[in-house]
Amino acid sequence: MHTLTEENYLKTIYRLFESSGDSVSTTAIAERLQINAASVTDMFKKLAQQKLVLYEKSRGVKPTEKGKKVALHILRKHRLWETFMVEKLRFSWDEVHEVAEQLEHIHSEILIERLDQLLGYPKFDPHGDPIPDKNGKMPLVTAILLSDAKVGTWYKITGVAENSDRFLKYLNKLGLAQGSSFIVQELEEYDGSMKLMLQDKNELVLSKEAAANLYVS
Amino acid sequence: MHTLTEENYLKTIYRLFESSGDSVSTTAIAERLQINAASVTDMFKKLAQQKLVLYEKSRGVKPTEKGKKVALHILRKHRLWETFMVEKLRFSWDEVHEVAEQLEHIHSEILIERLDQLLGYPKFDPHGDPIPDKNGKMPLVTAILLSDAKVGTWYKITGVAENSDRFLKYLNKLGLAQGSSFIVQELEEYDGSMKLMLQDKNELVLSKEAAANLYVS
DNA sequence: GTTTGGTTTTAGGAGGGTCTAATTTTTATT
DNA sequence: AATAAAAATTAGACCCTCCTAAAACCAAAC
Repeated sequence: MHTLTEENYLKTIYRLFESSGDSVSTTAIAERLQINAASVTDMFKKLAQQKLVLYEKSRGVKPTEKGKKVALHILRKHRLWETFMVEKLRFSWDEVHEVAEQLEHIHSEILIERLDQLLGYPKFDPHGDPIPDKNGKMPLVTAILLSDAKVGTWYKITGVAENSDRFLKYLNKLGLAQGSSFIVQELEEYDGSMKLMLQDKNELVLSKEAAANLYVS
Repeated sequence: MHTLTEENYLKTIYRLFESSGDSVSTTAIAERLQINAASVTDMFKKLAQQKLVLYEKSRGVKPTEKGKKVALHILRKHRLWETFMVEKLRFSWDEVHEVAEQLEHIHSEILIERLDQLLGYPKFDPHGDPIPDKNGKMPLVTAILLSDAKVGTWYKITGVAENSDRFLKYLNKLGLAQGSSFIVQELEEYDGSMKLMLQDKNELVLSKEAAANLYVS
């Protein structure tokens, strides 16, 4: 079994690796975990020794298959606990993260199995993030156009339909990017514009045209 | 906040203190926690420094009011989680202890409040042990040890005095559980063993030792 | 009151995870 | 290609929890 600290590193490494597709640097982890870079180097060595990551000196780490499996299992636990808290304990979606950070380190296969069952084998957590199954398989995410989205649901930006510089700059200005999560608060009948609320509770309005250029899931 | 290790010491100290009413010795803790006596001394000092216990050199420790409060809070969490697992996740009462040992260290007041609410503010856990309320108050228990029971009377199991895995497994094998009802048919003068008859007319014999570990009412 | 045996404490050390300061390596700039 | 800046690593230290070995203490028996 891995220590709590190892699990946290591994999870962070996995997430950064998935979003960049490349080696994860010492500083990136140090920043995320709010610890000193020197400590990160130490842990990189330790994880490499356990074959959880591939470590190339001064070039960062990549998770191995084994490391990915562990990370996905933690992610699964995290997201199931979040779902539990929202669905069964009436937490709101923005209250659950911290507690789930603790709960994700509970070691018990059967507990997670039963929790999954209690929740009806959910495929997505309250933030709209996919929940890996017990084999580490992520549910297929089928993207739709934001203009076809429903009010009151969480979405995550997975891509753009129009790849123009102008559009991307516009998104950037709004604070939207690949991976941004938000809830659709209102759909204006009159012009098809949408009011969104981001995870940081900032609100913004998107025109129908812009919404028709965004893939979300 | 206290470390996981401190919490475990404190919980063990509290339990031993409650059952003996006297100072808890270094070796008693060492045995319970399966660690070296020297380590226990270290921790006694540390806990004393935090005013969680009263430490008299070479005479052991007693929990202070502060220490008791912390211990009761951990106990509360432990028992609520056990109740949750049995009531909501269909665990049997002898499967829950180990996982609850982990869950009891999750720090979140609101989580425990909500869990309590979800379970309908239970007063007893699946082993029949009382669950402290959020102020650390225990519900009144009127249980006696089976070894003090009278022949010819019906009793119901409300809890166990010894919470070891071995003992719980043994009970399970005999077909005894929290809530099992039986009549004491005979008390063997010679060795203090007891012959019981369950509701389903099955008969079984319990040694004096086993009887002294069962709470009934 | 001395001896003996068990209990408790002290002393010193080890591993995990962190830090700071100094050094080395890599990357970017000119 | 040389140099400056940034990133990463090493070295040495600290705290936590645990250990072993040795010393000190206590309690009970002679």
